[in-house]
Amino acid sequence: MPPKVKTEAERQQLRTLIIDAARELFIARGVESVTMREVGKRIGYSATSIYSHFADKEALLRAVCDTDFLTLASSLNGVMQIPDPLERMIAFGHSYAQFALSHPNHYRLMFMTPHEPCTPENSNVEQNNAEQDAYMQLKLVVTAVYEAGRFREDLTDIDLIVQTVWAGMHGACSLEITMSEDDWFEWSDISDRLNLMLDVLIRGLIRE
Amino acid sequence: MPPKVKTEAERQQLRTLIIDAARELFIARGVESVTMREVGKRIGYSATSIYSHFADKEALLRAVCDTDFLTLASSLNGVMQIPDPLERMIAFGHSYAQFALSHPNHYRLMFMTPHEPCTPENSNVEQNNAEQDAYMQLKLVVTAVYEAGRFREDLTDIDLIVQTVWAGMHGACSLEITMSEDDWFEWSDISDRLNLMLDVLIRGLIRE
DNA sequence: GGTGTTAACTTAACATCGTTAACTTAACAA
DNA sequence: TTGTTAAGTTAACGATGTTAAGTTAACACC
Repeated sequence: MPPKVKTEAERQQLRTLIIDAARELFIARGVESVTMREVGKRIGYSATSIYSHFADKEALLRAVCDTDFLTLASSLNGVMQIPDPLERMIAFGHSYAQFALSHPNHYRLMFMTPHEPCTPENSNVEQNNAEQDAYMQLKLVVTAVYEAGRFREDLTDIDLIVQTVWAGMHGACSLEITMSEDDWFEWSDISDRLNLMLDVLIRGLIRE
Repeated sequence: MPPKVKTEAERQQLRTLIIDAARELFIARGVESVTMREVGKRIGYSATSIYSHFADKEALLRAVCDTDFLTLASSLNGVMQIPDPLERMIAFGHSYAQFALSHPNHYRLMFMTPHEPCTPENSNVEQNNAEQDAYMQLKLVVTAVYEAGRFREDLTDIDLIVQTVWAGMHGACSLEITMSEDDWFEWSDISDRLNLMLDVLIRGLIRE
């Protein structure tokens, strides 16, 4: 049953097998309630064998998130083709929300759970590479709107605008994810909320 | 050492002693890394004695959050006195953010951590009581602006407006709480971000 | 072609956690 | 005095993340 020397490629393959299994379980039931033993079982190995690929559960989680950032970026790549900058920004918002709400546990891991900051050392995503880094993508979109002269004249700090747009969409998405089942609040339809948020952001940022 | 029959008042007192100890520890180091044994030790009891006041750790967490909702509501009570509705709404946003950012772990428990929904059975906060329920407070503020005829004519759903304002502020605060130490992003100053968010919300929602 | 050496695993074991069960003790009621 | 019970305790259970200590097969080398 046991060992056979593996090539680097085979090791990589097993690594991504572990990541994929972990992601499926994490997404389905949340990180906290998934055990290393389960992840191992899922791929037909013992739990401890995971530790030869990842230092601990946190490192496995980071690796899962890391590939998910790539997924998010690639799911946003499509809208980057839209010619009109403002339309592109709106479509970007919708795509972002669609990703968040169709992968809520995913999104929680990526943007709502505190963990070690992303650094070049622990992440495979190339920062500032527009094909991989969703923040960079949004920055490009916002810059295009800026260069088309569509923002209010008093708004000149691109990062500040980017972070405001992001915060607005993130607020709508994350509130939906954590609170939508709490009947304390009389929730309006989520798509109405997303639409109004985008609408308010545009109106609040755009000239005239 | 052990027992002496306690009055209901004494039981209540011990209950809030537990809650206060738990909150201090939760806030300082996060819920997950605080053990029931620690909470017990803090108040000079064994861990198991907590279980005669709370069904489990989750119930204790709920009780902590519950009293914190009251704290939030009372810290917002001041701004409810401001006469001009629009000014009141802006001040409300600032107060909300101040609470969130000066009690980040607190805020995480209340609005960013998934747990059982609030219900009249598990919460002492009186829903729709404007002195206790912060959501109701914001709803009152938004209603006042609405009745002063300051919102865009096409905006007639009060809850939808409330939820958009909340989402905007929540997005700015929660992003700051989880991400501010991640240098992946070139963060603008948090007060600039909060100001612009409020500014954008107002401009996007208000008539003209 | 035996003989290390090592890669790739496994099983056992540990410490810690939330939680429950079983006990202990003091106060009160009869 | 003698139950009965409230208010605690300690002991113990089953999970969990993780580490230590094997085990086994493939290769390198004489």
